[in-house]
Amino acid sequence: MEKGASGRTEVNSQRRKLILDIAARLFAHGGYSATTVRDIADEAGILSGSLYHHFSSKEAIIREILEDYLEGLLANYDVIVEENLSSKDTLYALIKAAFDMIDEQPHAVALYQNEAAFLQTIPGFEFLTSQSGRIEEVWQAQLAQGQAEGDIRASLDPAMAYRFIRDGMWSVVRWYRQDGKYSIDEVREQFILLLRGVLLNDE
Amino acid sequence: MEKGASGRTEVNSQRRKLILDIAARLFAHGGYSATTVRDIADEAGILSGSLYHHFSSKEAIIREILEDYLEGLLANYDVIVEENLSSKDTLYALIKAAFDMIDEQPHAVALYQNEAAFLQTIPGFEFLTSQSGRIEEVWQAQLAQGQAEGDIRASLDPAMAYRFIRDGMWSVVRWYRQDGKYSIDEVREQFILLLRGVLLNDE
Amino acid sequence: MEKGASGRTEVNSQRRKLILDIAARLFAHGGYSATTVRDIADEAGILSGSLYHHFSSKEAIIREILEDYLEGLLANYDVIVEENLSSKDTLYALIKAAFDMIDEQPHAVALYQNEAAFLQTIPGFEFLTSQSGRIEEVWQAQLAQGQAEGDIRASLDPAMAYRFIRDGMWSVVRWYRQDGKYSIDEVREQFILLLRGVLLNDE
Amino acid sequence: MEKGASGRTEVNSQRRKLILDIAARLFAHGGYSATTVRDIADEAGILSGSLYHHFSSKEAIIREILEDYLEGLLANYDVIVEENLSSKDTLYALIKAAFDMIDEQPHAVALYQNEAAFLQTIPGFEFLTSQSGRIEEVWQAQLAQGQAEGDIRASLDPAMAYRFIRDGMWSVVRWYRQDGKYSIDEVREQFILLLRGVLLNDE
DNA sequence: GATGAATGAGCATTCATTCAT
DNA sequence: AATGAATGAATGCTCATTCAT
Repeated sequence: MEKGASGRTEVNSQRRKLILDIAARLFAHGGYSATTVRDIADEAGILSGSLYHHFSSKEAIIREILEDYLEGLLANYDVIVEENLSSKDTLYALIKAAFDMIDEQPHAVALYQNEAAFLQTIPGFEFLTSQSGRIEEVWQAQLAQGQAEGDIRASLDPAMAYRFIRDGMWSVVRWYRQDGKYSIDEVREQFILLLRGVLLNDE
Repeated sequence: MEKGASGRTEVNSQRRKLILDIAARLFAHGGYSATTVRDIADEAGILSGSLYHHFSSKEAIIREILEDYLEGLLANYDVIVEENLSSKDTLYALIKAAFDMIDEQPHAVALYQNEAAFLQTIPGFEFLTSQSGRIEEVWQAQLAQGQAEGDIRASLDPAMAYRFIRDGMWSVVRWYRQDGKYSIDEVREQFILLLRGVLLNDE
Repeated sequence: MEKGASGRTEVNSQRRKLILDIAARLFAHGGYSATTVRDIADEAGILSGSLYHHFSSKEAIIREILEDYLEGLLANYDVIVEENLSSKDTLYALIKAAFDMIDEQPHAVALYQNEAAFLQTIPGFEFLTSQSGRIEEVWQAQLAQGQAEGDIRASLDPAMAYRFIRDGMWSVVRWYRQDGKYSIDEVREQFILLLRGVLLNDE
Repeated sequence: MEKGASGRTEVNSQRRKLILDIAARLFAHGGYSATTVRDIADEAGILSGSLYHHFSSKEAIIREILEDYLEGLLANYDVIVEENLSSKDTLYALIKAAFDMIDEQPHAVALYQNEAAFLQTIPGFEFLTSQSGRIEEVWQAQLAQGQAEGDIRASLDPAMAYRFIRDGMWSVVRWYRQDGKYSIDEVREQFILLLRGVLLNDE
């Protein structure tokens, strides 16, 4: 009888979740602009107008996808940071969290990579700017501490290093596929290897 | 063939070039799908219908931008490779060529980064696949040779290493701006520093 | 028939009445076409689909509002006419009945003023034509008798005079508000003063 | 070659005028809300999307109709007032101007009567409030002066008298038709007769 | 080369209505 | 009586493209 116990809300939220999943996939593959609400509705097996029973607009759909994604990512980050590991181990954990996201929510990750810059300028999407700022703060704090602890090359500019690492890492979503030949852990290990240096005997 | 006779065509090709520049900028900033031919025509100071005197379609515009871009990039790569430097020096030169592109043709670079994956699937854009394949071959050949020569960490998977490097490097276009605080050379130097290793004392 | 037995129906009819009141107000303010069934349902605190337990369609709602309104107005008129007063006193009484309607049922009056002409052409709204015809007959009979009795200017065309009076009078609903500075009786007195002549010394 | 001499702009403005005329008629008959841009386009013999070559929105169409109407009416009023006739003759002239409008532009008049109250609240339609204010000022000035000169019944409240006259007069558009049995001059004469008093021997 | 008018397909969204629960 | 999900048709509007002038 209660909301929690009743199947009604469950069904409702399952429907919403289904639509969000479909939309994330289509937005990620074809782009937000080029994907129509009919595309989404067709895959959900309903008419396009019926989408509006669940979401107030096409924008509201992508907003919810990105909000959920960033919220989840930052929650993972917060857990990691609260463990108070060394900066190096924290960085390893942050990297693992990112690769796990790529593995588990590739569409949301790709969507964020592709559309965030554009959406950031639109009213109602300010959270993209503030959340990406929080993410950057977490990383840069660890990079700076790593430099202090002697684990991170001191001559690196932390701001630029963060951007290089961030873009190289998250871009994995563009080519990593479950059906590919590498597991996500193998890819992550290669990435960490790369952070230990590509060019040798050169300093 | 002479100046007088070719004047008309010169003007014509100047107009074309102007439109291509405007389109590259607008496509890069707002996305190909979300940018209208009217947006382009407005900035060019003509009506949207008049664009069709210069280009057969909106697709033809982006195709020409990307063809020119990839052709130019590969031409630069060919010059570099033909110099027969050591693999390490060749890689440095390839990196420099890329950063110079980012500096000089940021819109085309950004456009390629953002839209190539989607456009690749469209008839008429097969050149994207073939040219990006050629680019990858150039890099992988040098990475493999670098491993043979002992300049590149042998435990790296060349295919993955290439992707990490490629994505981290070209993504610079997303945040590098002439009005930023770093010169393109400073950014490139930081990038090379990163390739020499972020994480230390760890092997 | 008893309170206990009729409770359900009472509640039912109270609900109906509430919905009719809300609908009349919204239709009067925003127009029938521009008011949605959801607007009505929202104010009634139910979902739009639930309206269809009380009314078979949006049209049925406005039909019932207008039927009730015209029925009530004509009932008042019938009482007045049956009193067999002089034509002048009958006209005064008809005018008072109209102004009281404006005071007590402003939304229904406004709705009838604004939408009747359009709705009259729609199947199912023939009663608008027949009832407005009956209203006109009542007035014109009194105007004609007033001319016979010498109380009404003989040179007036009764058909046109009726229309002028009708429109000037009922349009009061557009600007009369309880929060205005005039009472309904003051407005009515001014209207009667006007019927005694605006322009003087002129015949 | 000049704009004025060229047929291009003429044709353009003829098209616009045709669309405005059609829209005024349809809006007046079916209501602004219930009339679709497809209805208008159909009568103009073009597709609905082509309307947007001439007008930026459906709202822009009704706005232009009403702006033109009020501008024309006030221009007529200004000419009349500048003649400096007696207040009584000025009022006669204002009345004639109104009836001529009803005769010549019945759709615009009806549109204004039916929709102005609603549109007034919408951004971009503030001119309705300001222009109707100017109209009221013209009338009230003459009514007040008429009272001072002894031509208008002194016991009338000028504000209310104006509203009664205005509504009775402009509502003529609802029943006057060229194909009716009265000429516009006959209707006007009856209206003036009414202003000289309906009820007689009664003061 | 460019204009201005138009096309035709499509888009996000709205809305009255239905119906199983 | 009411809900919540869905329908299906329509709505205002956009956009790439065409073409006579």
